[in-house]
Amino acid sequence: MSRSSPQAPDAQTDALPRQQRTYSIGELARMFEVTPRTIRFYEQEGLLAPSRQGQKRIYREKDRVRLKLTLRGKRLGFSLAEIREVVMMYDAMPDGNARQLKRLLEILADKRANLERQLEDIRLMRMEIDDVDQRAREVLRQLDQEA
Amino acid sequence: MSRSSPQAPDAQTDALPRQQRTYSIGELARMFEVTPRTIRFYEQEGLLAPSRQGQKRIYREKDRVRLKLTLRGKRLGFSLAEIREVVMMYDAMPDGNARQLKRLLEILADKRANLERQLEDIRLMRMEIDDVDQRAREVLRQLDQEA
DNA sequence: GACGAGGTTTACGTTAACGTAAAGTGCTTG
DNA sequence: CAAGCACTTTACGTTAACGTAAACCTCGTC
Repeated sequence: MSRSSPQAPDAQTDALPRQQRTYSIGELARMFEVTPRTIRFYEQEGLLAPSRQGQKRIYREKDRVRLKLTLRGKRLGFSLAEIREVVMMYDAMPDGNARQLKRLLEILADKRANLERQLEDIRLMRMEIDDVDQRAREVLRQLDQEA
Repeated sequence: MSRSSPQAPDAQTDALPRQQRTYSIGELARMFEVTPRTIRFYEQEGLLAPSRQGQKRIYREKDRVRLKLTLRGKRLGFSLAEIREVVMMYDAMPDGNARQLKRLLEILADKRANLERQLEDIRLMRMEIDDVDQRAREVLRQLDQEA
């Protein structure tokens, strides 16, 4: 709806190279189908750190990516604390202290193991679902024939 | 420790065919590394329905399987409510009402879609982890060389 | 017969991850 | 300039999934 007038003199157009675009909290919220409250909460939990322009939060590409990663992590059942652990260490990497780096590698190995287990869980659950599905269809067919 | 005396006159031995074995709440808890409280909670939430012998809960093979499925679901980030939804409908299947069965098929399709998305999420997250891992190792190598 | 290892119920506490409501700021639009 | 958005902060509320504590039974055993 805000896109009604042609040649709007807005600062942002979709034509801008991604790296320079900025987003409002509402835009991000709609993009990812979460509420602004959720985004502010993630900031409070140290997962996002948007800059400000007066009072308003300004999100850049980097923030958008972080949010995306965070939500992906959530879908996989990770806690915000776990996600933060990786994200923050990733940021601390460049000036990396060796001990920190090794710790990061440990964490990553951990997450990877976790993912592998999830893959196996998915495989098994898929089989079970297929099985139940099969049975349900058969029962349905019988009901149809009786009728 | 309760396995100390040979030829214990217990009702249960590991030699029994699985289908006839029964388990105490403590046994199950240890098997799956959860607390008895968790198992009681799942019962209260309608996910388990052990029989009783006096006051004590007696778990059979079926209950064990259910617990296993429940915990697997949890690892994949499903809520107990979602898990119950499937488990209960599965039980209601035999005397299945056609509408219920169709509903079950819907739910199953839903879960399956969910799993597929998770697979994709895992794939992506794996790549990112590998990437971060790579970078971390490189930084470490540089640090080693400088020293 | 005291006691320790398991089990039981009841009930209140806790944590994570937001939801929701209230009250204020700042722009631009009829 | 009033009205309406989109944003802000503050703060209390809510839900899921258990944890924890107290107080009680019931065995086999020392």
